[in-house]
Amino acid sequence: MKILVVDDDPDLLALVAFALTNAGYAVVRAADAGPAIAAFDRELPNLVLLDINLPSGSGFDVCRNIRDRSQVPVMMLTARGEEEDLVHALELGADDYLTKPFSPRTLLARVKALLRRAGIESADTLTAGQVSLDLEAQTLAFADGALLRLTRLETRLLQILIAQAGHVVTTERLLAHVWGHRGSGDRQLLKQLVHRLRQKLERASPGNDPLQTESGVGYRLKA
Amino acid sequence: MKILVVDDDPDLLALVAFALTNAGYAVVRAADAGPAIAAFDRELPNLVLLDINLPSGSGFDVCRNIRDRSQVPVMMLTARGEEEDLVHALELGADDYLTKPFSPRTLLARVKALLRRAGIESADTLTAGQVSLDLEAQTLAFADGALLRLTRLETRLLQILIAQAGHVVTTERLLAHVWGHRGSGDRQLLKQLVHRLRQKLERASPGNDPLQTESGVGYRLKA
DNA sequence: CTGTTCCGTTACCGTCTTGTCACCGGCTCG
DNA sequence: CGAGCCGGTGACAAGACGGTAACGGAACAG
Repeated sequence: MKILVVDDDPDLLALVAFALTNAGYAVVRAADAGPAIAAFDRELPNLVLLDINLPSGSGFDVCRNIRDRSQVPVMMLTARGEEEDLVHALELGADDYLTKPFSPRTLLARVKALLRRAGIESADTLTAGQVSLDLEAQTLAFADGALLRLTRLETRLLQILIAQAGHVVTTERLLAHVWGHRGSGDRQLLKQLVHRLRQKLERASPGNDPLQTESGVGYRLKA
Repeated sequence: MKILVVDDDPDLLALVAFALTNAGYAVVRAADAGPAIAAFDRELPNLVLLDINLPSGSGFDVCRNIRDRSQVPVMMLTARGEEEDLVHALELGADDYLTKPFSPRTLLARVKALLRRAGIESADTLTAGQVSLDLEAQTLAFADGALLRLTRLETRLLQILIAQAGHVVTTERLLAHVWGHRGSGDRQLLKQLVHRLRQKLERASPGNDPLQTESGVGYRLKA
């Protein structure tokens, strides 16, 4: 279970990260809006803890940005007396909020509650259609029982495609998620990765390519 | 491993006790707050399963009372729709919760997870498949009666592998568990440890390597 | 002191993964 | 029609990774 924590206060960041790590969550940190978006695309966390006040821009932008592309639960962190901001955040799609200061126990309780509400029990497996991806074992299980071993990059590629099953995923987002760099024109890498993955899938279940090319846009996984 | 179960519903108590006993735990029962405290002091269980709603007083009091004098892991049992109580309980120091109704399998999984998290899994012996590990004696017993002396590191390695038998354990987790997270680059240590352990196992029971390599991920113990 | 055990370290090898280049065919647009 | 972009495919090589062997220091027993 991976949680992205966005806050510009290093002390708070450290405290929250410590509490969450202790509770068994994997924590990804970001201190500002830009890095937060980048980290989100790269890591695809299961939950986002988002401070409203950020150095550049505001948490609102980050929240809207994330909500545009994912249903991931978002919990806003607010200082006391920012109730109006709070309403705004909830309108933007935030799922819950927490008022500073808060105790680690409160944080954990709310995080757990939110995860449960979102129906996320296990981050280890993603399922879409006939395939089920085990992130930890790096394997892909087919409905007919076949099991396919994947490489690290193949796993990351399928992770985002399955998470967005049925919807097109932009070349940009794929590059950002799999390799971590944005913008640079490394499309050849993606071509090769898709090619190799298709070969593997073809061998495992012939005549049934679930990877659909959306020319000029990106790729899509058949739902 | 002793578990104290506190619930005023005799049926649920019987069910839970049956499931836990079957799984090899010793079970102590209590049906109300007073007896629960008494039983706790008398038996000093390794874990407490605690219903929030009790006839006299509430589970909160019992939880606080126990937490005042012990670090023992406490799991709360709640009925659906008691989320607020839940937060309260977690703030009081409960470590986990379970919403009724739950299946015995769920219960066991959560109990095991909680014990593991609390580091109490050191129940002296761990068993998986044909092998049984004695943590204190640092020995590994095979089903056919063979006994193998292990080194400290080998014991720690097998400890986590047996605890997760059948599931992949990441290289990272293995390094963290065996060596205590010294940097992250020390994979050669793990290679050597696995190699040496395999040699030992091969000598003890030839042609039957229970350590499976999951390339690019980690290792797995055959279940 | 001497031998043994444990284990960290370096080195080498074969295999798998992945980045890179080169080429092909289809499509679009001037 | 031809240039240019895009996606697909094959081939190659660097590098990562796992397995194995060997060396040597540290701790310890006799």
